Amino acid sequence: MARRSDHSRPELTAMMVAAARDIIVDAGVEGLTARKLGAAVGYSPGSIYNVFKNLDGLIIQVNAETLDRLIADLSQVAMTGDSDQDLAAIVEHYLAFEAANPKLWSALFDHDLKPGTSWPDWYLAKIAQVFALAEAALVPIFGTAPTPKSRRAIHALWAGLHGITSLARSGSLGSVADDTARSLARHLSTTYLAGLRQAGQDD
Amino acid sequence: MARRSDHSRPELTAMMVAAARDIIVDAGVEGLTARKLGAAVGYSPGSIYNVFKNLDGLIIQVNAETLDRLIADLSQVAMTGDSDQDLAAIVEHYLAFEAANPKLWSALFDHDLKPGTSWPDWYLAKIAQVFALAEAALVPIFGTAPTPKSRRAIHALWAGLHGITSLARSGSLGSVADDTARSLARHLSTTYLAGLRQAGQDD
DNA sequence: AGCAATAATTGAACGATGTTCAGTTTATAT
DNA sequence: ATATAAACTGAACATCGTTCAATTATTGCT
Repeated sequence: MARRSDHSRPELTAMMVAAARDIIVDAGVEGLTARKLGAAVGYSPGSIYNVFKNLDGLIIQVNAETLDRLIADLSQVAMTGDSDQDLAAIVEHYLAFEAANPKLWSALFDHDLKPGTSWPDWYLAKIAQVFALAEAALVPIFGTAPTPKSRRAIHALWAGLHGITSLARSGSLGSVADDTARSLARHLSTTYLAGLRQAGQDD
Repeated sequence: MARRSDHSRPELTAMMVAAARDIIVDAGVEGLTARKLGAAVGYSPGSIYNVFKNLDGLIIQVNAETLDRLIADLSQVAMTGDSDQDLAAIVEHYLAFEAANPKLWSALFDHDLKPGTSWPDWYLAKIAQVFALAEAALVPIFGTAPTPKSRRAIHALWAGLHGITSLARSGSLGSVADDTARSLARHLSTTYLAGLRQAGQDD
């Protein structure tokens, strides 16, 4: 039996999140089970529920960690002021991060919470932070501050990339090779950006 | 006990697909269980496995039915030759169909097969047919036959719409109301189309 | 018509799952 | 030391998909 003082509460939380991340990385979010996680940290399955409300609570923490890494990654993109170049850089980072972390990415975007629960505010704030970083690439077009239009543009673009990688992963686009998905993503972003510029002239 | 001659094999297949559809419509694909389906058609759970390899095989049939309805729906879109108008019509049908069949739509695009199995060819052919119908709207831009470029354009656009509705449904875009998702989809398609036209001048 | 062969159907069983909670063990405070 | 509180366990519950020996119904043959 694991003794009470083996690990403090925060230590135990960290251990569980780390173990859950490792399990998700190599078995996907559907491979994360209470019994497997318990074994991984040397505790009984029941103990997980002393620390987290349920497995979804744990997945939220893993996702938060992933979002933090994504934010750190996107923060390294130095904006040049050329929106073509900057947006392309954002897209490349998006694609590279997704390719490097496929299972964590699925947990982030393909995993639905059980009905009745929803993502906490601090979690949505992290997502907003991701959008804010990407939005920086559009400053040359929409001006410096985040505007409703630049927010809409980033949402549209982000969702577009998500749709491409998501459909490619599930195979529903037919036979879309990994490489095809990447070039499709590049095509969508550049074409959308071209359209944005043109629309800017009418508005 | 259901008697052997109560229903022919094809009848039984049809009954099960219909019952599965009904269950998915009001409980989602995760609400479809072998025992519930058995009860709905008056057979034991085990009998399902005489007709289908497993529940995924059943879901594939339900999805095929949904795709047929989608194809029928998109077939009704009369092309005018104005790509703005025609593409907008396709997008509206996409959005309307998705809004009218949320659970079936989820089964179509959010449900992953268990690893090792993949969508059968005739199923992918139906998806290709959907794309072909949408592609008709781009004839004024790319010319009459389906070209590699028009295929790419439709894939990008379709995936983009998918990403928007999918993220909106899961709540990962933050607080995106249903209406916001629809206007976002319209924005993406018109802007992307504008970009396509501009790119056509360079190429 | 009767009987053997075949096909359809059942339902118990297996190994999982998430989650709960009474009972036990350990640490802390008095 | 002793009482109180906290941590931890693991069996139990209700589910799940899937399998398969046993049972029943139909068909084909003589």
